[in-house]
Amino acid sequence: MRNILLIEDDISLAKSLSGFLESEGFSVAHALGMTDGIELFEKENFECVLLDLSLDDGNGFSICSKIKSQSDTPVIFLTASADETCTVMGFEVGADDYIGKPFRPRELVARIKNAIRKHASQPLLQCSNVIIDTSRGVCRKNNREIFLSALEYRLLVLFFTNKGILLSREKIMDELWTFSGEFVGDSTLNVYIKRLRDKIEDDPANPQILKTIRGLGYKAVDE
Amino acid sequence: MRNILLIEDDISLAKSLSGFLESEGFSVAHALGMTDGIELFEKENFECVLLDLSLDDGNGFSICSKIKSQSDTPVIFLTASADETCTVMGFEVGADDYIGKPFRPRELVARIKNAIRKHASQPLLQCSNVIIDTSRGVCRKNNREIFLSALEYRLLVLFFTNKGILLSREKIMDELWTFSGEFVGDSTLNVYIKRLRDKIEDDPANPQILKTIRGLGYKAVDE
DNA sequence: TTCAAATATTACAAAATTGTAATGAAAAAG
DNA sequence: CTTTTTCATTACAATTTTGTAATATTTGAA
Repeated sequence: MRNILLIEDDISLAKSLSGFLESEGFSVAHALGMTDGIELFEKENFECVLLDLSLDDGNGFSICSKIKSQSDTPVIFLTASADETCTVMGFEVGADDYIGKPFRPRELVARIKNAIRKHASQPLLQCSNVIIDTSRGVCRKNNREIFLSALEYRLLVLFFTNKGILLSREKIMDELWTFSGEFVGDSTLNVYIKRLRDKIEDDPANPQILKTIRGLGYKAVDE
Repeated sequence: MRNILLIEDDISLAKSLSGFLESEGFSVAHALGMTDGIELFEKENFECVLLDLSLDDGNGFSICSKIKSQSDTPVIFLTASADETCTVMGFEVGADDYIGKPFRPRELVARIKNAIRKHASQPLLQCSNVIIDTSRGVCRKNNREIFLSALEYRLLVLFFTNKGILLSREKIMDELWTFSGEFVGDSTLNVYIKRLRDKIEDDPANPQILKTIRGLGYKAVDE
């Protein structure tokens, strides 16, 4: 998870970038050129592709087209040639973002997360044996429907669209309880988590899906 | 359409930007500050918001949060202070992109189009001024959230995914009330239609969205 | 270990949802 | 025009949801 494909022919740059991204919690696969890149892309599942524009054996534009023609995985150009024409061209071949050197590390991470988050909104959300069919507004566990209240549903959708990502209590409260101007006590969330677990977990006392990250928040994990 | 909201307190910059964007086929509404901006945003439907970071009567971050809390309209920061912390902060409050000065016009257009395109491909169901964001499980009317109960939500999703198509009472009942093995009386549907109309129609007595096709069923129409 | 903080669990009242039945109103058929 | 059918509207009780507070448990730190 948080699996990223980096296609970059400058080895030392690739090394330092990988190192940094891994320290930020991503796992990075590195390809040196177009051929490797496509091959890797088709073999594994990535949440985002970072793409250098100029490669020895092809250019970034064509890789991007190819990737976009077969999937929706976000593609971010990451390149020295940040001139305007290239940037426009990048977006034209379907890029999700285009970042010129010098990279500012925290910004880079913010943009990667942004791209991944945007991409996450798909019609079927799955986590272990629980599936939300957002095109019907229905939740199923082992193909058996479970009835969730409006807020329970929204909470679970929030978790599943951010599968594997830690959500702070504050962020969750913000997402769920801003519709009415009213403020809602902090303990409410504990109770909602409990109610969701009772409905979706095999053993609610030992949650395998909705994990508590003590002091930080919660996250949904797949197995 | 291609309607853009520009929130910028530098009048001369705003003028030249508007002019340029209009020459590119956008139609631009301009607000000078936070108050104006929010007001305009809630009144009209925009495809994208361009936001200056520093305003006289508030800062861009809080506007962005506010906008994002009530809709998914893309927000792009457009600002002189392109330092990294601000950029990261921008993404944290939900921005879709962050562009530092100097703006390169064609890149700006490319990024705006990119944001609009990404947004358009999101799982949004729309009918007239009512939008269901299935990726959040939320329904909005004129950008203001309306709370639907679990079954109301599912009924409306059913209608919106079949926009323009007639749904027989029988089909609707089958779709909605099969989760529990129980049977539900026929008049129940009348009541649910009424409740939905009360929530989503401008004039519930003269429904413009949920139409009755006497003897056959109902359908959702887009004016 | 002991303590404090964070989270889990339980129980409860207010509010909202849900389904039904009764009554009204509108449209089509005779 | 009258009747019949269909849908709209209202009112109502049973149930569920919702948020809170009180209590228990767990966790990590001292």
